Amino acid sequence: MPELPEVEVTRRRLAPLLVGRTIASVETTKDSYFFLTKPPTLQLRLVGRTVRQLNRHGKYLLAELDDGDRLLLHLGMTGQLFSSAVTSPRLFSAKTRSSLTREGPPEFKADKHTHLCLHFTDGGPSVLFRDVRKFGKVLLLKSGIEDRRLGKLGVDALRATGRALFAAARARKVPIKTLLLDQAVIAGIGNIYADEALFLASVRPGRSARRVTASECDRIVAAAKRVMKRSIVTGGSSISDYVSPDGSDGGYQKERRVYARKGLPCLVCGTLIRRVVIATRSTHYCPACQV
DNA sequence: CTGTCCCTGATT
DNA sequence: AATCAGGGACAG
Repeated sequence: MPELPEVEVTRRRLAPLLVGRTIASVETTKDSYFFLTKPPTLQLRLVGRTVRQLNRHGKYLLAELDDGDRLLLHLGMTGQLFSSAVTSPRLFSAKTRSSLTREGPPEFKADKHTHLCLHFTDGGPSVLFRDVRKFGKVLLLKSGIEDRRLGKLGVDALRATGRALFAAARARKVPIKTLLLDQAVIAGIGNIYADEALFLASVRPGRSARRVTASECDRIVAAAKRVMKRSIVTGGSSISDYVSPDGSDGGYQKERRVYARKGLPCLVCGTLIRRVVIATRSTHYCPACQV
């Protein structure tokens, strides 16, 4: 489940593969709502373009092109962006691994879930966007055009402050976890890291946001940053669907303290971790440590 | 603000 | 065969 750390790891690994290279051709699967920009338009506008840089805001990736257009990429739930030249095939799932070439250096052969392939004029590795469930998005933004979904985003989680969270929390009576997941407040936090941050801050996910104090907001944001930075360093979390661009899975899943640990003892006090549903998302917390 | 839906694969 | 997973847009 790609959240900010997974998207940032993807950005770092993909940037050297994109920046400075010129797109020679574009291959896509058939049109679907995955393509906010239709495949023929993508072909028309991408071919011949050189990528200037690859940026990230929250869970969005933005490739800036030499004509000022920007290619917006969102991984959704199951999106994977990676090089066709796979360096660690053993870490792909068995099924995905079957799409690797047999002879020579491992290369990923586009399967039916590979919706976008960017090939480059230098003949080097291609960039592939694979997404089994198609919750991901591809959108080409014309130069100077702003996008509503980007405009709505709050401050990136790595730059967020407790003060900003507190300001939003005072006006809302939703559960604090719902607020953490609201990309318009803080961009980049998803279900896993929301649970982890609230655990580290000792705040129950279901508590009304307006009953969370300023110092608790400080703790929550600090914890969210800490846990996400740590996750970036270890290569991103990997529950089941996330694959780094080099084909490896992430290391952070070993570090989860509450997420998907229902019924297991709290690592701090031994109380059994509880699972509830908040904002239609599975939510995990320690009933003793978190108040 | 909450509920529904998009989609497919794994699990029950 | 039914249920679950959930990011985010949208309807109500």
